[in-house]
Amino acid sequence: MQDKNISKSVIRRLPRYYRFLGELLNEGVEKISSGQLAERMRLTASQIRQDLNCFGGFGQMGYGYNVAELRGQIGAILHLTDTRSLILIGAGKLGRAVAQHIDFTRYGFDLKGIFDRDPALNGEKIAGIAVRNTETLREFCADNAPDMAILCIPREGAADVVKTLVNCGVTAFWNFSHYDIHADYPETSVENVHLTDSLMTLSYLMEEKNNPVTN
Amino acid sequence: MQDKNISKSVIRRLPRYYRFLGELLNEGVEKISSGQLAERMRLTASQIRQDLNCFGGFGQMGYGYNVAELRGQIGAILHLTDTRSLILIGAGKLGRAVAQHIDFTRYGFDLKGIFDRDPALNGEKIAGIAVRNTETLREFCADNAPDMAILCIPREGAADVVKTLVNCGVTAFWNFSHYDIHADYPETSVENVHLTDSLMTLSYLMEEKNNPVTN
DNA sequence: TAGATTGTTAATCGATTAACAATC
DNA sequence: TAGATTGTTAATCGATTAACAATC
Repeated sequence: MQDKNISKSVIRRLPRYYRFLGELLNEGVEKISSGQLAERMRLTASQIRQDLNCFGGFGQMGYGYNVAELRGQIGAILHLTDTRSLILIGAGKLGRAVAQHIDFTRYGFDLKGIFDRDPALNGEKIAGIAVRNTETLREFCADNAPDMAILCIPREGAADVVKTLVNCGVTAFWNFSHYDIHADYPETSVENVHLTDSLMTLSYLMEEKNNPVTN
Repeated sequence: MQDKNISKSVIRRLPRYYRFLGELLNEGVEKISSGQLAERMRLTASQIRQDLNCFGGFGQMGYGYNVAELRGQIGAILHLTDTRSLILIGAGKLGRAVAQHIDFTRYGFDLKGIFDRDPALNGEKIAGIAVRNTETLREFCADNAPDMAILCIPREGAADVVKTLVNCGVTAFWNFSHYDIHADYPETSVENVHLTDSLMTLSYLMEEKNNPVTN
């Protein structure tokens, strides 16, 4: 479906298009032009047309884009329709929040297992799933072949866990840890979520806005 | 301290520099050259020198950078040394996780209050702080003048809350909601964290890696 | 001094925006 | 047909990389 070299910048905008089109759909909007969508998303019409044309001509000249169809196309590009199985490593505060807060099924994911190395948590149910000991990870993967793992563990334990997972065929990581997976396993797909980096960025931005530079 | 127009790209790399320099410091490394740091962070030496020189000449020709000093400088640029007061809106799963998981004091933040509109939660203690009703927000802000708010509420309630907060003088938002604060209040500082966008991006990346294009 | 490495300018690369012919 | 809006090429802008003189 998609063409050769889609830039990272374009890919990062796709989920946003998907969200906005979902909203438009909810509002009962049937068609939209790149200009109207641009105004709503605060982008340029040019950029929207460029982005979409990386994947195909979804519009109709003189008319615009059909909201439902375009949303469907972007959903397909993001593979939200396929089902991928998922495991979570780390049942601490963050792991719990992710397991309970994210609507995985909505995006085609199926959370199959939760692991923690603290034996005290074994058997506890989180989001309807009993926590297993991390020691049983290899065995579980052999049986269930999960596609993807969410890493909600401290940096220290991460290297070992990722090694096991990669050996078991896990190729994609939603990484909340500070371990740099991509450095050690460049063939994997990694999406890093560094919450504290984001907080530090905000710290900078706030100061910059409130006390603009004086030199 | 900093110069005129620092690009967003540079700012977003600062927390990462800060983290890596912290690690080096822990390892007892005293000095580092842009080349060595580049290898470790998987950047180019050129980019590191360009980035740092946006803020000043922190290095010494022929020697490199003093790790402790450079880290201190970047910490100062990010204003991690100042104390800013903070409130959290929304004590659901995500809000809880953020309150309990993030080490605010480490980055100079002081979590002063937690609010939720569900009366059932009022008085419950999260991270040592009793949850207040969102109705008391205006009053609390008048008394405590928080600098910054964390938004962990659904999109629907967000516009009202933000309106109140902006009126009360809150200028910075760590926004986990899908409400577009910046669109309505362009003068505020906003750092959006859209976890589901990140998950969708991973969904795309995984497919791209595993089934590279065939046309 | 000689070697190393910075700070900074110039060259390249990529991403965004503008323009417009194609066409519904 | 006339008006609107796309798809796509060309122009601009910004960010990254390369090069090198300055200097510790």
